Amino acid sequence: MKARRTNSRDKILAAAADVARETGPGSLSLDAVASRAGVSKGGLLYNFPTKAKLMQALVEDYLRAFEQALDAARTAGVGGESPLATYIKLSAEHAAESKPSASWIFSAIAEDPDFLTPIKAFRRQVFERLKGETPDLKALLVCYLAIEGLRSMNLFDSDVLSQDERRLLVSSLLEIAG
Amino acid sequence: MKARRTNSRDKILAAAADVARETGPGSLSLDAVASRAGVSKGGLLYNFPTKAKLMQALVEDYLRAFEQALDAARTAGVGGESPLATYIKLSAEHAAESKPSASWIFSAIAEDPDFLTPIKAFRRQVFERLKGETPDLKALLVCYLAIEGLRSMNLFDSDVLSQDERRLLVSSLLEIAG
DNA sequence: CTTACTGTACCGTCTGGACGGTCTTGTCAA
DNA sequence: TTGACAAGACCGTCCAGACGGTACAGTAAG
Repeated sequence: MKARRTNSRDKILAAAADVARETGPGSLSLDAVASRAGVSKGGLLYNFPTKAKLMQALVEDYLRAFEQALDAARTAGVGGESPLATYIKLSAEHAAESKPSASWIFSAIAEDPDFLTPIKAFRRQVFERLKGETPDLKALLVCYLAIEGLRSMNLFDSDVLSQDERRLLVSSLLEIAG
Repeated sequence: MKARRTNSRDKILAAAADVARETGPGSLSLDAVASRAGVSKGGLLYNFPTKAKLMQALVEDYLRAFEQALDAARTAGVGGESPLATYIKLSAEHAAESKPSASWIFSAIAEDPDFLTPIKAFRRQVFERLKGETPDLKALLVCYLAIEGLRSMNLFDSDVLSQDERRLLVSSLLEIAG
């Protein structure tokens, strides 16, 4: 891992996520991202030689961040807490953030559906891992899918649930997870 | 409701859904839809004077179809089956279709996120209705969210679950629903 | 004569990307 | 210490192509 000498790269990625969230996934143009990041278009293209590379970086950063958070929560987990429980807690916290943290995904899909493949692979891997660690398959299925539903609602910004309901849901899931 | 004299409208809508699914949501251009529907671009714009109207029709048709299916399943439901149970069954069947039936949604979002508002409203309405009909709030939350998760996986075409697992999930949910 | 198109030509706009130039920073010989 | 110089980071402009949408003449059916 080379030492970063500038933070332009990160600024650009953050700007891209912001633009996607605020002006809609279809309006994620290089110009918009560049101006939002306080960088010229040339500078943007210097960091990410093509739009596809920008999207790819967005995906990779997102996945890496989640993976690190999951690992951290696992090792820091209170003794006796099941992996499924930590997964539920972490995902619920993540989904409780007011900003739909990943609405840039829509931009990526619109650009090229293949950007989903790493995400799919990651999910499958996480799921398989949980499957190996959870004795009760039924509980795993219900909890995993419910969390996926929570993620989906956050992504589509359709918060049907009240805060109380969300809390009740999470506690129910933790109960099911045992 | 005027009697339809032509089926061009439906052909076009189906073609739009196909194009969105096959060539990616970002490639949903009027030209592509027209040629896929076997209709000239002029003819397409004759039926849907603007792209936004086409998207709107896509959304409305989808919502109407689901609502009708839900009503039908409710009235035809076996006596004693709870509304939540019918909702689970119908949605599970719907999500079991091989084609992601609504990947055009991504196109709509990319075009203008406001196309989501009718969908959000519809979901909220369905949820509120279920809430009034289901005594056990915890069960409702878990089941509704899990179904939402199933829908999401189908939409993103990431089938982490095997057929057996999906069956087990649905039966578990029905058990929870009581 | 109307409806429901077809087919073609065209326009204005937007977008990704290429390109050449510019400013800054680090290196190293004298 | 200083000056030369190269590499890195970025700017601003320009362009070809794609897309949504318009206009309009023609046509086949009822």
